[in-house]
Amino acid sequence: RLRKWQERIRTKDAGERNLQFALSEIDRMASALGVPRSVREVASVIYRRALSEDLIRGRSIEGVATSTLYAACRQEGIPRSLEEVAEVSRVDQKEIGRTYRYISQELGLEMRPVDPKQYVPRFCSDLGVSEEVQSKANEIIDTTAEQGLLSGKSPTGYAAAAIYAASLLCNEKKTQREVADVAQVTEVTIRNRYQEQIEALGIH
Amino acid sequence: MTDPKETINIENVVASTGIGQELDLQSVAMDLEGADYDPEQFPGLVYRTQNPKSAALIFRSGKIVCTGAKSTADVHESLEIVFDKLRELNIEVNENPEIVVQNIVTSADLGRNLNLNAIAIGLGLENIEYEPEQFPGLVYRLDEPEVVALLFGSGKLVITGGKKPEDAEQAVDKIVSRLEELGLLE
DNA sequence: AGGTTACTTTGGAAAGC
DNA sequence: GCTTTAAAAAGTAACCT
Repeated sequence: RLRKWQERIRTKDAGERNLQFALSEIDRMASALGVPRSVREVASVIYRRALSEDLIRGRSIEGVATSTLYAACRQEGIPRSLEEVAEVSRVDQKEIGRTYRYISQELGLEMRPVDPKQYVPRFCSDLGVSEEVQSKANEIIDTTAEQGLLSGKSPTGYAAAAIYAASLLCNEKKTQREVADVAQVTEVTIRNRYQEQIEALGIH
Repeated sequence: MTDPKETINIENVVASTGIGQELDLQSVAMDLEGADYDPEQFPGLVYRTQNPKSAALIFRSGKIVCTGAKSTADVHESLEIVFDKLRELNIEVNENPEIVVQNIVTSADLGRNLNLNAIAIGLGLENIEYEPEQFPGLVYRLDEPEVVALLFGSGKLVITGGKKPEDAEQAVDKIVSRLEELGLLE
């Protein structure tokens, strides 16, 4: 009897320690990403839900913690790309993506696709371009996305191309390389999206 | 407009069967030309047929998996070739081993571009998976038939998980009517 | 700037770790 | 869960000329 009781305490303690570890990891990664406290709170709520629904079994705590943070950033409207999240995690990008999709599906998070516009303020600030470029980029994203041009394209590349196009239109040119670096996409992707966007806008 | 059903093309058929005999893969690998066998990496021996093109995975138990065929008829043809090759090695092979189709992969074309964002919302976020940062296709799981469809912005699609060609036809019909009633086609 | 190759996703079976 | 096989879709990336 005593043994069973001790075991319960042991597993309870272990579970508690695991939860504390997960939450501290979420905190560490959130700080490294520079996201507000509200995001960490949303992430910890999702993590506790995943824990209570027993979704962590067979998966690494760190992987679930990272996925939860990725989801929280999106829910709060300040997305970080999987690549960015992977940079502050000790889990690789592929596993974060898989775990995120699993958690999202099982918890019914009903995550909406990321709007490329949500990357515009941060990318523009990193590039040091004017407010004018920013609103022009948003306008490009809205009008081209309405024409169905966004389907299947990664939001970061789409935002990067729009910002590149906007910088040209506003006479504040940033090179494809500069934009590619802040958005963490290749110049090839920017070129491809940019060509489609200006064509859809009728700018020749 | 052409019926999207007529654009359906079978791209791959996966089937399983068995010769009803245990095999010494090591010696089969020695005698069978073009056989790839690396038990450290995978327990099955890989044998590729040229006409029709396919890849057969042959196991010690005598069970065989055939993949890569473009039709169920090709699966049977390919496996007959494999059976004959084994018989040439003096291995007993049942006369008519049962061949079970396990999965059929098809492609099709709806003929118009799709707004995947709108479709994701329309079909219901809880029923789909659409993560363009990870993969450009929208994943849609159907209950009847029980298949998975990948929808792309171009209007092209991939249907997998079906066990008979009609599954893909039914799936295309259902997808077309669902998108039409949502006003997301045309 | 272009081209090629390769990787992402879906599904299923096989035997074994 | 992983390993291997094949094939499609379209996007992205790495590497080479």
